[in-house]
Parts: sequence; C-alpha cells; structure tokens
Amino acid sequence: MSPGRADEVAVAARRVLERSGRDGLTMRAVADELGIQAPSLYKHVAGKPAIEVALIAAGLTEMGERLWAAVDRPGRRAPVAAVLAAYRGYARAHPNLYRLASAGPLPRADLPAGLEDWAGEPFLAVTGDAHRAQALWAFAHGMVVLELDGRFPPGSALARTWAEGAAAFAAPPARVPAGQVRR
Amino acid sequence: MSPGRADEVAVAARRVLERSGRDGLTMRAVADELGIQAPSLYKHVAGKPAIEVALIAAGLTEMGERLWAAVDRPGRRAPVAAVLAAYRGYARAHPNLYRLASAGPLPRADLPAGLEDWAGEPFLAVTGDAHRAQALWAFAHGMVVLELDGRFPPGSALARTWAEGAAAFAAPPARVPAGQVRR
DNA sequence: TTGACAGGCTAATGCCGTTAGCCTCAGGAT
DNA sequence: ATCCTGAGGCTAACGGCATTAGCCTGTCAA
Repeated sequence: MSPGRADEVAVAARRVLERSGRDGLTMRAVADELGIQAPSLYKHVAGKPAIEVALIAAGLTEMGERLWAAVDRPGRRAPVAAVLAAYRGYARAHPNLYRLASAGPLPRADLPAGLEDWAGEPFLAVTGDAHRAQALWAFAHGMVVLELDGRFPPGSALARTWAEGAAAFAAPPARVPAGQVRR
Repeated sequence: MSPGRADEVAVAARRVLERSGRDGLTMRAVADELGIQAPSLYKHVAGKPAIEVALIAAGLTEMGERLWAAVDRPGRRAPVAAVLAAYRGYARAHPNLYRLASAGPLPRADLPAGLEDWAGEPFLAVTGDAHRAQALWAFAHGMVVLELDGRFPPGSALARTWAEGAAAFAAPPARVPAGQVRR
C-alpha cells in the first residue's frame, strides 16, 4: 500500500468519475483506467469508500480555493454575488465531483482536519453572521443541486433566480424576533 | 400485472424505504415484505424504477398537500415562514422518502401530469414572483438536504438559520439591476 | 545466492436487478 | 363434468457489483 500509487488510483478514479458519473465510478472501471484488474486496486487503497474520501477532499479543497478567490477579488460584483458565482461556476465545471462531495453524510473523521470549516468560511466572510452564512450556503447548494439535476422547469431563467437569492442575502441581516425561533 | 397488486407492492416498498433507506430498498427486501420471492414482483410491476416513480409521486403529492395547507392556514406565522416550516416538517417526518423524491433527475414523463407544478406552486403563492419562488425553494431544499445528511457543523442552531432564510425572503422583492444578470 | 516484499493475477463469495421457464390453482367456457 | 386459460407463485440462472483469499513473479537488499 505505497502512498504514491494510492494517488495514482485517486487520479484515475477522478477521471472515471468526471467522465462517467457516480454510478460509473466502479472499482472495475478505475482498475481499467490503470490497465489493471480490480482486485489489484486493494494493494494500493483500502476500498471504494477510501477512494471516495480522497475525491471528496479534492472537491472541497478546489471549491474552497475558488470561494476564497472570490472573496479576495470579487471584481465588480457585490461580495455575496461573487461568492455565489464562484460556487455555481465550480459546481458546473465539475458536476459529478460536486455531487459526490456534497451528497450524503460527510466522512468527517477521514477528512483533513479543518478542511470543511475552511471551505465554508467564505460564506461567513461575506455575510458576517454564522446563521446567515449557513442560510446562504443552503441556498447555493440547493440551487446547484436542482440545476445539475434538471429539477427546475425546462426553460427557467436561472441567472435571474441566482440574482434574486443574491439580492435577498445581500440586504443587511434582518433582526429575527426571538419569539419566531421555535427550536 | 393487475393494478391492484401493484399498489400493494408500492405500499410494501414504502415501508421498506422508510425503514431501511434508499440503499435498503431492494427488490428482494420488497418481496420479503410481501412474503414472496423477488422475481414474483415482476408479475405486478415493470421493475425497480417503476416502484421508485410510484414512491416519488406519493412524496410529491404529500409534500404538496402540506405546503398548500400552510398557504391556506399559515397560523401566526408569516406566509413564507409557514411554507418553510411545512417543507421542513414533511422532510423530517419522511427523510428517506424526501431524499428519494428529490435526488437525481425527475422522471417527468412517468409522473402524473401537473403534479410537479402543483406541488411547487405554494412557493409562488407566497412570494408572488417566479424567480423568487424558485430561489426560496432552492433555499428550503438546500437546508433540508444539508440537515438530513448532517452536513451542518454539529451543534448548529438550525432554527435560527431557517429563520434567517425566512427573513431574507420575506422582505419585499429586491429590484435586481438588469446589468447584474449575466446568464 | 537467498529471501522478502511490492504488485500483479485468477477464483470465488454474496449481494444486486432481472429473465426464463415451470407449476398450481381458480374460474369460466364448452 | 371437463378443459383451458391466466394470475401469480416458484427455482435456476446471468451478468455486474465490492471484496477476499491465495498464488506467482520480478526486483532489490542482505
């Protein structure tokens, strides 16, 4: 189980994932990509979940980089809109990787420490409030997932929808009356 | 392939899904629930996808009912908050069904005509604008998915986050400058 | 020269959805 | 009364999945 070859497996797995989607990401396909038989993969990697964790970590890292870049250089956009655009852009550039990294429970224990927080911090940087940041993230994630899966009615003007969300979260944080918070 | 028995299969499948999750929803498990062998299911349903479509339709229908009820009787809440609460409530009551109904592409061709639109209309009723409605829906969906999958950092005060989103979308629709819409 | 080990391989297990083909039994037609 | 047909079970089997066990070969250090 040399670490070097494990990386090569991850690289091959990523190619397979981006080309064939989550269902196409099979141990046999990855082995094929390397010109090897599936059982031989287990000389380098613990199993399929370990491969997925490596891909999830890569996805989180790349997304974090894009988001931080948007925070640092928002261009002509408002900061919230810049982060949303970066989020959408990365997800559309790597839809299958995004889906893998964002679907189902996070294998937190196996991820590099701090990665998750670091990748999410841009939302905090741009909203200034933890709850507002989570809400903005939820909006972005919801938009991306629905867009990637084609769940919006065909012909929807999604740029308008994204702009609507950006506007809703760009306004100064509303004071939420304590009585409205139930649990 | 009598239609009556097909319903019984769907009912059994729903029990299996709610109990064992999406991965546990196998033809063998459904057959077991009915006390028969897996191949016998094919006397009643075309295959696993057909069962899933039936469950998706059920989930959309029930969600639509809850949302419309919230629109009609928002109680003491603001309409937007009432619809969000209904959305969250149904998803948490039936997490596995919600996930099945909302993950991946919609098999639109096989769903009862109009069901999708009808189930989504409450968001329109409560926002008064199509794009804003989609944005609100995306927020709700993102929140639910992240919440169900435990993606928020442990200990997050999610009621606060939901309230933040409700507040952001309760404010009057912002005029989005046309220049900000890119595509 | 020998021995260990990295890194391939095949065979096989148990699960999955699905197909083919057989059997039984109820009920209507002859 | 007999026959036949169709509904609705059944078992056996296929190919694909992740994974395990066990074998073999080539390289390199002692």
